[in-house]
Amino acid sequence: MSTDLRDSRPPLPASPAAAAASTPAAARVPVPAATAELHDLVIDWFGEHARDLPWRRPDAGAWSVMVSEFMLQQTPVVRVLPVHAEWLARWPRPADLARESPGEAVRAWGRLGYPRRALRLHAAATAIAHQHGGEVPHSHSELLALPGVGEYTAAAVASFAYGRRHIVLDTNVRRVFARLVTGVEYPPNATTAAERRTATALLPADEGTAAQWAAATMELGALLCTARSPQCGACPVAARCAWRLAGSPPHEGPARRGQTYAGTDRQVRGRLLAVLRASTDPVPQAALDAVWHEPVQRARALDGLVEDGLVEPLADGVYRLPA
DNA sequence: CATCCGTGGAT
DNA sequence: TATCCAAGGAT
Repeated sequence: MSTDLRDSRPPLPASPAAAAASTPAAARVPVPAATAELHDLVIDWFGEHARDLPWRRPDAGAWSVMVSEFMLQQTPVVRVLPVHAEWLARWPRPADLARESPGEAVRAWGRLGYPRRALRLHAAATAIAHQHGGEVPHSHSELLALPGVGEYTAAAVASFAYGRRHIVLDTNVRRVFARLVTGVEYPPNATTAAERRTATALLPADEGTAAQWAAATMELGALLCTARSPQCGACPVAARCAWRLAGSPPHEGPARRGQTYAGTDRQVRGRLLAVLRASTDPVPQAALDAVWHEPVQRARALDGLVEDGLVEPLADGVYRLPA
């Protein structure tokens, strides 16, 4: 919203030159002002164009936010929407999920992918129910201690659910900063210390503004500053985007290798688990054998699922989702 | 730090 | 058809 006009925030966004040069007052003054403008531009844009997502509505609690964050880890919004609604209706509070078997969480996960997330979310709900009085923790460190919650998710829940001030570095925000600040098309493969410094430098001092900034930059990356075809014409900060000002140079260096999927253990695991999800009764070995012809890989995949706790072997070659 | 872990839509 | 990519985390 309105930005505090006093420049009480830390200096420096971009220009390494400006930062390096031990410039006296004159060169430092414009920076915080420009940063405050940046906040306003992106946050105002967000106010106009933000999607009306269930976990963003005023009545959405921290649990709704947390469930959405788990589901959105590497899965697009459109596929998350219906499953998220089912989960919140069925398990309105963490304790409700905690009372279920892990297998039911895996089943209700459906085809969102990476089903270990369902297991971890169930484990997180159990920890919340038993160790946090049933309430999703507020602090970043407590969130981080939950299974399936890493640096990003802890910051996202603290920021989106509780309005706390954190750098929130997901793939969208990292891409926005790579372009806007660093002037390159894509961020590094893994989050770097330099990215954290950039995000910290740009983080609004005011807590509420910081939370809006986090959501707004993420939305900007999701809707306009996309990986494939950025819509710079509609971008509120295109005029000061370092990448654009540099002529939108293409990504340098090796293309990030896409993970081939066909024929991998992941595909086999997916098929095996699909059979188990579809059946409320334990499944005989023969039904699992039918999904993949190669016996060695098939056995390895099944062993992996058991190892991960996604599948429970019963006696005499029968399997089911974990009770 | 590199790999592994699902799934499906868009280009 | 092949590749890319989507609100990452754990090891």
